[in-house]
Amino acid sequence: MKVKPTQLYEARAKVAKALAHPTRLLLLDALQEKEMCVCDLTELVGADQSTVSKHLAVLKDAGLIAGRKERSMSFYRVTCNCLDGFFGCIESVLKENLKAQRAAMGV
Amino acid sequence: MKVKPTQLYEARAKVAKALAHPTRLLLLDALQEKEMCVCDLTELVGADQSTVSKHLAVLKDAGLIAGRKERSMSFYRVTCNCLDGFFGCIESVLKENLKAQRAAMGV
DNA sequence: TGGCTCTATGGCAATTATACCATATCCATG
DNA sequence: CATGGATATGGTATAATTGCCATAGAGCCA
Repeated sequence: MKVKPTQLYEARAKVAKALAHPTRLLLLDALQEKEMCVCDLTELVGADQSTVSKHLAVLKDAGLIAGRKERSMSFYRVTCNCLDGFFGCIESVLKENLKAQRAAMGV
Repeated sequence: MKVKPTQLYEARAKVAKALAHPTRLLLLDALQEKEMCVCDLTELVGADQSTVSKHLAVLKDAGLIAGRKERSMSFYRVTCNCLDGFFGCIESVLKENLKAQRAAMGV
């Protein structure tokens, strides 16, 4: 087969890594609905504010969200319109896993 | 907003984590084309056989691939048909990042 | 200005992930 | 049965991730 350069897989993996944490998935879920500030997101997540801030930095660095400052607050929003494709795939896998699990339990 | 249970995000994150490594992305890419044995995948990846075997175990545990034994060899194949959605999203993000990067360089 | 809120970052400890080596297991074959 | 190939797994050292604390900086208001 045609081997693609390692660099491409590393770039892809970086984005995938940003998506590979429950807190960040929760953040994306919330931000998909509307732009939110760090204070609200911190309350939503229920972790330290610095922790949330770092998670947001990871998402931003991956290019999944963008930030905007207003007054003394920072607002974040989702920048890509393809998250449905991502979440759809994940959900599909989880559903298949459940099905397989039930089948393995003996119908 | 309606808060979804932590457990759901953890389940999603587990699948996403399985996708968050360059070697595993390469493996999926190869397996999307056709079923392959560990020996061929090991050669393709260029890492230790045990390393590849463990990566395959991660993918299998996440429900992304399935294995089949034939003679003394193991063959793996992709079990979900939704990877295009996942890869499509990743590629879309990377493309947007490049565009933004170019724009930031000053057109 | 002083104090307060909001956010980002450095530091650090604990956990988790990764890669290789060695080795056990399974299977085919001489 | 002994040998060798293919694969999976335990062990271990190293690297990366994560979360919280402390703190710095920016903006707002009395």
